[in-house]
Amino acid sequence: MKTGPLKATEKELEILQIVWKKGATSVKDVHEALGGDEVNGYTTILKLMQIMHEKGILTRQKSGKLHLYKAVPTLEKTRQQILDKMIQTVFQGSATQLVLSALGNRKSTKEDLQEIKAYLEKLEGGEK
Amino acid sequence: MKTGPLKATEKELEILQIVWKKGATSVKDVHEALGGDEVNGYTTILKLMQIMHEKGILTRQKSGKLHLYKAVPTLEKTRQQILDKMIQTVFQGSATQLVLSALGNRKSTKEDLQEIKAYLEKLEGGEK
DNA sequence: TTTTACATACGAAAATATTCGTAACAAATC
DNA sequence: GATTTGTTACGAATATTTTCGTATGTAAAA
Repeated sequence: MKTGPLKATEKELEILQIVWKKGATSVKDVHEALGGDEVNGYTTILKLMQIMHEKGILTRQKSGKLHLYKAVPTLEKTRQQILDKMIQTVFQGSATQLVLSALGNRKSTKEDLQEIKAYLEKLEGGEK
Repeated sequence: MKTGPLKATEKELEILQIVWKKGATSVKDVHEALGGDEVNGYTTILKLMQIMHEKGILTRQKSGKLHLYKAVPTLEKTRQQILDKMIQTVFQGSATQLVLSALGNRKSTKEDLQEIKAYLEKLEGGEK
């Protein structure tokens, strides 16, 4: 059996994003945050969150008559996982390529650039 | 009708990667590069490439009895597109967050860091 | 020309992901 | 306790992606 690290689908990722932002969340919250009925039916989101619960992506806890959901995978872990995959499949294994590509064709503020530079220097410093 | 910029599926991306690397490619090449029959049936790859051709992701040209396929979307365009999406869905809209995350938890060589730094400085210089 | 080898075309099955209608439940209000 | 309101549960329909069996085409070898 191949378990793997809880791979979330596209839609599940959207939901996760809300759950991460809000902490413990109800289906209603997520549904609204995602744009309400204009965008998705309520039961669609509900079903998705139930499935995510089955898969172990979300835990939940009864609070009165509703359920409050929490994310199991952390934002950081998930980011790493997705980055890894993308680096493999479109950046031929090079994180540096990804970074350069992310910086190019995109307007970063002077502050952003400074922040990145500071981080780089920290990395260089802490090197063997 | 919603056309959109030729969104490739997961498997299609794997194929694109090979096609980008090799230039004009036959189904056979891709099939082999992807691990041969151990991993995918020949007709599976063939079908996928035919579908990609229908979608306009690949062009093709008869060469003797086989077809040689070329990628329509460029590597760079596709990278940008995927980065944009990921930045939206997991990095709350911040390219900087993505960059920091890509640099962290990953071993970059001193050269990589230098390269990125040089690029940063170039960006800073060319700013309005 | 017949056979063989290599390719493509087609159609459908299988696997996955997404959507939603309807029923059931529970608590608050009447 | 009946009704209303908000919520979850369930099952099925739909859509999308992936896989592959089988038929067909085509050129080279026998």
